[in-house]
Amino acid sequence: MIASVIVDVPAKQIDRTFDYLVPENLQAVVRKGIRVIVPFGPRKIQGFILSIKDETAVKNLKPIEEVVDIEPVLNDELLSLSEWLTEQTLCYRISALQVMLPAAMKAKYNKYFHLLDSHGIPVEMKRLFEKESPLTWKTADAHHALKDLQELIRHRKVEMRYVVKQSANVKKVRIVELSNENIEVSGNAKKQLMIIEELKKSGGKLSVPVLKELTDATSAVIKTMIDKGILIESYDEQYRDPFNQRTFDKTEHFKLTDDQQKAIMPILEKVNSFEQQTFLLHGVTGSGKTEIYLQTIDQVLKQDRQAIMLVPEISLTPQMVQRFKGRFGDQVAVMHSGLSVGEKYDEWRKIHRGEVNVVVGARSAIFAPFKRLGVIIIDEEHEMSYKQEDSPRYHARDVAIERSNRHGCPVILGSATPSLESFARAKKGNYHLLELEYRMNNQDMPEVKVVDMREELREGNRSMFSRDLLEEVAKRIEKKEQVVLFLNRRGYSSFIMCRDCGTVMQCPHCEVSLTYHRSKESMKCHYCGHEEYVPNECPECTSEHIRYFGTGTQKVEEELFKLMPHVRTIRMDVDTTSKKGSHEKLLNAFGRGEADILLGTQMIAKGLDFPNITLVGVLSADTMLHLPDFRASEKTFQLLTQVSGRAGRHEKTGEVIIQTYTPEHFSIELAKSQHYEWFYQKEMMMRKTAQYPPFYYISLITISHENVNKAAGVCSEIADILKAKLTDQSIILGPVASPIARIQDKYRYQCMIKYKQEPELKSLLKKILDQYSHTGKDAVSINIDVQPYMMM
DNA sequence: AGCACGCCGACT
DNA sequence: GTCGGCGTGCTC
Repeated sequence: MIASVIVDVPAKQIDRTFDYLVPENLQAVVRKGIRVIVPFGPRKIQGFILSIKDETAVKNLKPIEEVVDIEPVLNDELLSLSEWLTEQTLCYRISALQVMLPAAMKAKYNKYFHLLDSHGIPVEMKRLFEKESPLTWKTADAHHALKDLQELIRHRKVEMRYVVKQSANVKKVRIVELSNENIEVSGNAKKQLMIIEELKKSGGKLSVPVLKELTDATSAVIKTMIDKGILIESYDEQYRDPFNQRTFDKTEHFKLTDDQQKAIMPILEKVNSFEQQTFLLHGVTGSGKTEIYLQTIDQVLKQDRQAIMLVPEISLTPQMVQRFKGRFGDQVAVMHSGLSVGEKYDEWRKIHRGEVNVVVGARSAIFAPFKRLGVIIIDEEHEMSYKQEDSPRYHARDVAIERSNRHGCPVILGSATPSLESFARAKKGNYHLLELEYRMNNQDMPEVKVVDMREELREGNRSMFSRDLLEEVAKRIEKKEQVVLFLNRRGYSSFIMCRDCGTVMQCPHCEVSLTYHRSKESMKCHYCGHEEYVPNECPECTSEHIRYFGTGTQKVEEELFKLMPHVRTIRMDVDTTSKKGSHEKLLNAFGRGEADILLGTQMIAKGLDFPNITLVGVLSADTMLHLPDFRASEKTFQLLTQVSGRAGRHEKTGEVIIQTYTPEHFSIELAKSQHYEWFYQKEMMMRKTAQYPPFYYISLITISHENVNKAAGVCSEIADILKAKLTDQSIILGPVASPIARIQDKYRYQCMIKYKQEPELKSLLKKILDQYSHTGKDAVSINIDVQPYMMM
């Protein structure tokens, strides 16, 4: 019996299967889809069995060392999906396999030195081994002993062993139960009597933490009783429960409006007929998309099938989880980055074992190992977070459609502001377009006001708040209503510039300006992590006139305090929400009315739904507009529409104020009137002229190297290859320096391919990848993103 | 990716 | 004459 294995080494030359002999004693468990540990060269590494066969052309097979799983972790569907993913994204097969599993299942490797023969080895070395045996690589390195050890290995005095460590561990809880032997306990032993009492009450078996809680007994008491034989201890597997101690109120079906009913019918039809169909559910905020999702899932569950519901990371709020857990209870697993590695592993195991039938999660939940998918839903379909930015660079939407084809089930893409690509496909009839035209309860859309900040400046207002905004904020607070202020800080946090010579403080390793962080009085590079103190004088001209530009949330908070010291503000950004659960805490506090203003970045644009919010202010609408990205207008429109949706979701009508320096830009004008269709028409015209998606597909090749000329040279070679091999209907742009021309001392050049039809492109790109991804001194690093979302 | 093997410069 | 630099090639 021979197993073909993909080993855990992401490298060009290793990106294929290696055959191994299956030893007799493992033949019963070895199947495709299980993980194994195999010898590979001098070391031992983890691998995935892709297939089993009886013959091979390879001589001198090595045997599989051990198996990691009893049950396959990847079923046939996911194995073949990984092949598809590899082809689509041009990634290594091992990366495609790994991305489907929780991080906890990634192997860790350790090296140990074992002393074989202590005769004639240096005293210090002996001492090292006395302190630690086997000796870890880490301590050996710390004592600068690696070189000597190498020598000793050559003389067979020391041996190096490779150990594969599994980081995934199952949480165990200690259980004690009463033994049958009725051993006398003295009347003095009150705690012991209590323990026996409690155990009897609860059927003779309890976990140690619970028992301690109930009786206030110490570990010593329990240990004594175990030693005496009164109690028997054992261990039980336990799931880490991220929602421990939380109850979810059962929620019931809403009666669907006619509008919703009309939308859900075609979906249910496909659910019932087991047919693939991609639906685009277009409905403004508050039009009741979620209820459609819930009722579709309900139908799927009735058929004993399963559902995946994807939401953008930042909108996976407790409110959202509440809604799903409330409706489907224990049938729901939740997967998002806020969970610990162990918690994610446990949620995954619930899915794998078939203990849940619904998963609500961020991007990677698209790989949930369900066997009978009945529907896949992607909420906020247009969100960028569905595209993974590192290898495998997949888009969850594409994976969803691929999986739905294999399972014969519908996909629902939901959004108030669909991506142009999706809307265009829906218009063409590739997707089935479903429109929800009315808001539930027939609320009015909030009134949107655009303030021209240039005007403000002309009138002498140099602050970041327009007079209109300040006035409105004051009004709301007086009425005891709440305000949300939104600052799109992403990529444009404060930078520092010398007012005399105009020098902007830059990262020494990247072509990026440094970001000022008030809390540490330091400047950080967002790309390489470089950090330095704020200089007292300009490094170029020694002037002391240094000015802080740009506006971060911290600064807004301060300014706000200066202007209205009595107003209570909650700030939400990466800095204040990095701690686990802090996101929820802040939102809850705001919901309870403990603050008047919620000030934040992207993350507050979604999901937030409090009845008392009547004003939403966007401090600077155009920061995103000027990014070097053909989707800049689209993103701006989406964001502004999204943010506006936060105001007046309930009885009180809301107002939105958008501050901008370019009020005449169509994406701002149309966000004001909330007219998606017009925006779509206008933007489509722009895309057509500029030859961008959805009219053309694009692929982006990025070359990076320490030497500018090398990077530019290789990039130019590649451009030439492309020009020579591709049809003349394709457009090759570049080579040009990447918008971020240098990261971590590596210069970056890129080349963009725009094409409509290019059947040979994938194989050509693969060839290029092969040709240029050799390892060596002057090797460049090459990245290819098929359908990129980030142009930087 | 690691790691071993192997071929040319500065040392005992 | 040897130690050690890192270029090249292999891992079932």
